[in-house]
Amino acid sequence: MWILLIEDEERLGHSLVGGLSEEGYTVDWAKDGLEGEAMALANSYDILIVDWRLPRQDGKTLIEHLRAAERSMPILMLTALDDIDHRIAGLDAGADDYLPKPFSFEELLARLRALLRRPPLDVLEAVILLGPLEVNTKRRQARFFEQVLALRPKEYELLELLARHPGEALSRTVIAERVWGDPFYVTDNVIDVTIFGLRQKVLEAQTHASRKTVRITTVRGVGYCLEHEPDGFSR
Amino acid sequence: MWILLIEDEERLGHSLVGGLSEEGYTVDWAKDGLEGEAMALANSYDILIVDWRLPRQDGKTLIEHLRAAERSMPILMLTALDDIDHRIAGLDAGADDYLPKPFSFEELLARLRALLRRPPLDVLEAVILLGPLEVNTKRRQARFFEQVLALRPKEYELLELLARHPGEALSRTVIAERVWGDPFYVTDNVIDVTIFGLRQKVLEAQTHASRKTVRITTVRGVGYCLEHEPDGFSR
DNA sequence: AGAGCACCTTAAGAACACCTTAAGGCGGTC
DNA sequence: GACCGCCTTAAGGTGTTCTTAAGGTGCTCT
Repeated sequence: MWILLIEDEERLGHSLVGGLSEEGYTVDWAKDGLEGEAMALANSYDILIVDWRLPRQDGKTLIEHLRAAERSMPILMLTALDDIDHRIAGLDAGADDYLPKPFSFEELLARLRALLRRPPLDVLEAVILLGPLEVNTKRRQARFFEQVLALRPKEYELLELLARHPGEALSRTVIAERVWGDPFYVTDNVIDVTIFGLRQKVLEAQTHASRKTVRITTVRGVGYCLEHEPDGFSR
Repeated sequence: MWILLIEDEERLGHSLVGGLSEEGYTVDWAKDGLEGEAMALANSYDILIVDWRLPRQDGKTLIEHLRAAERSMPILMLTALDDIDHRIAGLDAGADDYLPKPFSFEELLARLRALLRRPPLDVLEAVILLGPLEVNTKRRQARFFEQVLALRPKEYELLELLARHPGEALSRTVIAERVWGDPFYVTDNVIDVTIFGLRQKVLEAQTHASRKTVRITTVRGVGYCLEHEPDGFSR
């Protein structure tokens, strides 16, 4: 396994290279954002560990460049900040996971293992098809019976999450975590209102259809669930 | 599973109680160190979640007191501090694990499962099949002879519990704990009424079947039991 | 056989969860 | 700096679900 570590702090970098090598990884070490980008583009690493704060070019920009260049290797972001906003920004930019500093070496290893086990981004369905519903995750656009749904950002994210787990009840907490990036400080009502808007748009697009093939059901006491009836199939 | 949460932040506490309840845990919430200590000493919780920084008495002191009083339940410590030293101090005081804030809800659940030595979610069967009865735990929906049973939340939980232990008599105490999250303050009558509703719906769905293949029997003096006859088996 | 007990069945009030609407605030854009 | 769209909050309405209570039924043990 070939790792690129992009980290400017000398001591941390040194010990990480040492520790990861002992674990059997091959580690390259770039000490600033531009050097890191060049190395990441030039070689096909299995995984990147990127500090958020870097000289010459910050981690977020670097990740955005890589993703724009269609590099899909998993990226673990190191953030020294206690600030959830930065993590979300990082995940939005295309990082796959984050690790707040300071962390234990065991934690780092666990995250690396998790990311390397995960299928690469381009294996994740780019377009989710559920009967007449089509969610294009790259364009962040949903279509229903050929018409584009005019979804607001939060509505889209919610729909994508539900569509990735069809027929599965998702709890409000999980929804808050995945859509808002914060499992705790999101009140239920926010989710309810967003669901309401989403439902309206889905139903509206479906008014002309003979049968409701996709619907968002409420699972009382738990959360919501996107149900999808394949055309007259039985299982 | 009975959890004591000791946390002073109102909102975080609120959402933790909510989220953990959704996951089927029973949660008591103490808002400062002294109240938490009193509650922990008075009851036998399965696990404690303790904030490091608390009014009136900090988490470390609380943990030391509990361990001095021979209370050995697992303790998960929440630390807002980026400082590894505090984590180590907490572990020295007798905590079993720590979780740095901010954390994701999934992380919290994973730690709880680890401490409670529960099997990870993916080991539990997602769909329980008992002849014509099918319990889909992801969707929280039960089917019988292909028809969906319109179960209320408590009815569903009860059925899932029974279906996980077919042919096994489950006592009212166990049922109260798993379904209501409270082994003590649930009167028998509540359980009886819920069983009644469940039975009715199961029987109704079974009226057309030639033989009753699944039935909920009463075990006098103990509780209830879901019996399932695979193929003309009698006892 | 009779008393006592455990469980069944029904109905109704209270509590709860969710839906729906509207308005305020925040951030981005022109 | 004004506008616009989106997110969030709040509050009232609605339907469902839980719990309680009370009377009935049928075991079980003396």
